[in-house]
Amino acid sequence: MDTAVDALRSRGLRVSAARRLVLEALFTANRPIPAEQIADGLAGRLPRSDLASAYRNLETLEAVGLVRHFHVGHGPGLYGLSDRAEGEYLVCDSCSAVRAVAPKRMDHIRSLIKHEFGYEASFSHFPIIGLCAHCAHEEPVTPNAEEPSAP
Amino acid sequence: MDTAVDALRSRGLRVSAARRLVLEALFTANRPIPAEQIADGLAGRLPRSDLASAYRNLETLEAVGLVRHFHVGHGPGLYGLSDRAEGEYLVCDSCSAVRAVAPKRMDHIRSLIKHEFGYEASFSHFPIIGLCAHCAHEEPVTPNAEEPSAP
DNA sequence: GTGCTTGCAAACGTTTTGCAGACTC
DNA sequence: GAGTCTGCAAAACGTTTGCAAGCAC
Repeated sequence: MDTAVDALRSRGLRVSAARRLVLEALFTANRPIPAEQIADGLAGRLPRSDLASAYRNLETLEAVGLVRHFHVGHGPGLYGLSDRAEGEYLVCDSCSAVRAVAPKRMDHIRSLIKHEFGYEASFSHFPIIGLCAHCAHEEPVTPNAEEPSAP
Repeated sequence: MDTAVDALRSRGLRVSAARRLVLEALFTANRPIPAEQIADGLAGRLPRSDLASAYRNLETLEAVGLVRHFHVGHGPGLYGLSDRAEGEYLVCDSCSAVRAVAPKRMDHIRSLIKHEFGYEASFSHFPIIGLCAHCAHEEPVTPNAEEPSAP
């Protein structure tokens, strides 16, 4: 937290209450969260703040390198502290679970894509989407346009 | 086109002018396009139609299996005929070029992801994002927060 | 005191929804 | 004629922007 504040000041950026709150929310949540949760003050655990300001501050903090965000399918973007964000993501299409992995662990896959298609792939802003091990078991590939006993 | 119309009728769905127009636009464009281009009548090449209806019809046609759509970064979803859509996509983060590839060609990558992370990955709805071979050359990884001579 | 930052409100682009009237079967 | 589908308008959603007042420096 102090490090983050220093990083701001060293760039000539001001350390306002709203900005501090964004950082606190990200520290407290300890996992990527949408901007709206920050403005909501993590459902009451922190003071509320303005959503537009949250977005503006997230953008600023991202420019400074303190924050990163990525996108999960539809739904809002998820923001996290860059020192805790593990680099690249896999998201389950069914249960929405987000799994972060170190870029290293993706190197093999990335280089395969590079060889096959000439693409320099990155899964840090738009993750790999698929079914996690658990949901791949649960969902029997939808056999016949039948819905599997909905609640 | 006739096949598509038959597919609709066989499901008890009506073949309206608006619905026909969506199909024609997709046939004519011959590549994935946003709903707005369909409503625009491909910039004058076809009669215009209502955007909300275009979305509704795309949804219907997708449910029937005639149409598929996927997402490119931010920006609107892209819709195409499923018999022409090649299966999976790679999109360039820089020039936005969309490259379609047969699912087969992705099998190797998919199985690697399966082994590494237990995820059943799919790139047919949320493509692989990265830099295409061309743009990977152009962009020298942004050396020092210097902008490369903008126009 | 300067001017970056805030909070509010209003706009944005994409997509969805409500509804009376039109059209397909 | 019954019921699906249309077109228009309005709303929903996440995000951005304009602006006067407020605050960090």
